[in-house]
Amino acid sequence: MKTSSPTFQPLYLQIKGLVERALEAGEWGPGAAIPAEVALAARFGVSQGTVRKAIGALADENLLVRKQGKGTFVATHTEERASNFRFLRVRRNDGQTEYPGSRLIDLRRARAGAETARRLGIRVGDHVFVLRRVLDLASHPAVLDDITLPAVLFAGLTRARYAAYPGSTYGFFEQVFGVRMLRAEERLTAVAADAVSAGLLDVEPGAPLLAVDRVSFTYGDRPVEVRRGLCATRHVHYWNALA
Amino acid sequence: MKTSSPTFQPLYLQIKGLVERALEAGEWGPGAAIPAEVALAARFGVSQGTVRKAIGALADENLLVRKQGKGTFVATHTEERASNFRFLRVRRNDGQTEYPGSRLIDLRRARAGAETARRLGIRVGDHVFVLRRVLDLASHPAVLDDITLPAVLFAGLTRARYAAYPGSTYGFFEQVFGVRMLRAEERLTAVAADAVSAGLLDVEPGAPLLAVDRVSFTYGDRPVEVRRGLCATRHVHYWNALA
DNA sequence: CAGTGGTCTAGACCACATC
DNA sequence: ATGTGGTCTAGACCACTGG
Repeated sequence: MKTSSPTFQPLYLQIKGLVERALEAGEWGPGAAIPAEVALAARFGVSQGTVRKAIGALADENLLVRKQGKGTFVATHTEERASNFRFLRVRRNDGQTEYPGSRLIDLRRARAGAETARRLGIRVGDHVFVLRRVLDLASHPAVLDDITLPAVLFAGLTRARYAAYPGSTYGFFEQVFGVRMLRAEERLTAVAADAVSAGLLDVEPGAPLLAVDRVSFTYGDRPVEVRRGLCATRHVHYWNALA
Repeated sequence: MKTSSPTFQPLYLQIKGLVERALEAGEWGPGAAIPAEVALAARFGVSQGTVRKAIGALADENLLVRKQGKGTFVATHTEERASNFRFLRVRRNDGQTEYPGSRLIDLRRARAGAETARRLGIRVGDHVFVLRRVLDLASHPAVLDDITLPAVLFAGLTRARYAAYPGSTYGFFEQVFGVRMLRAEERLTAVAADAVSAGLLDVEPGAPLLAVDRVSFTYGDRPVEVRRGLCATRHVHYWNALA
């Protein structure tokens, strides 16, 4: 079953698209096992090898996780304790691996300004949630996050529900609101601490801070989170690998 | 030709290792084409599919570059004009793609201190080169780089030769000294500009700067460059993708 | 045209996890 | 023992490049 045309697209990419759509439609929930390769091959009428390539591509994009002998599973932000460092680039300088504690400072409804609306792909004036929190690492306040979310996707978000959730924030979003963060883009700059940030991060006003501006995307590359993190880099740093 | 053992290693990984060693030995120079897959398959006594997997893994690590219809080539830092942004994460805020101009400030021989020696895997007191330069972007000084190199690997490095080379620094290292940078690790922090940095970057002393500490690795994960970049993030930022 | 990498298949077998 | 993903093979054919 081949399709030849001027705009050639390999069969395995078509299969990949089908699996991707099934994932987006929620055919298999986060953490669940998808059907075995042979089963998918039968379902799509292609060979196992072709399904393998499609699944491999999705695994490379961290949408799926393969586990030899067990199956292939829908990636999840919960129980990702190990690979969760994927979206957490702030590490302790002493090399110890520690998950930051999170203190919720504020959560309020607001309306999107021009810049936020543009980055989130919503209209100016649309409702958003703005969540402010402080992450603690190495017994010090390390990051002040301001997280902006389109209200329509996070209906029912409250301080209590946020505080009650035990896992990571993205695990919370995924499990409670069905919003899966798949990738993100960040811009880093250096800024001077203002009075409020300085107070929350326990530094002097004017102290240099690492500003991390993030936009996170879900299926279809739709932006669903805008976040600014201000990081006091005394006991921590932002880690990156260039491969 | 299979090898089964308690410490199981797939055949394609063994082939990958063999190709990697051939690359390190310089059997095919940077930019050159390696033998066709069928030829390599014959040489190693395996099927083409196994060679493909090995080469694919090396291509994923950016050691090789595949070009359909043409062949597979040894990756190079010269003529990498497009993918060279791999090691250049500082971008203009206005989105324009521009290659920074480079001004050599100083180049001198020195001896490795404890910290440098540790990070470069050399002995304290070993000779190193310390190269200071300023990168200009958007018509402003953007980055002040201090690059430390083990002298033994870069024998003959002079201001004149550095200045005379037209391409990227890593292209220079690769072409002139045969040192190929394959990957790098970076730690980012925010610092306050001292008098010298402020002068060179045209900012006020005490202004917040983005400090980028990089260690670059060549074959065998041997560290061969330590660099600190101080970045004034007025018209530029550090870009990163979390996938 | 010939040569290259890229796709797809069918089948055999291996390693791992679970029952 | 069974089912899963992982490896390996052999061969056919497709898409791209360049002479």
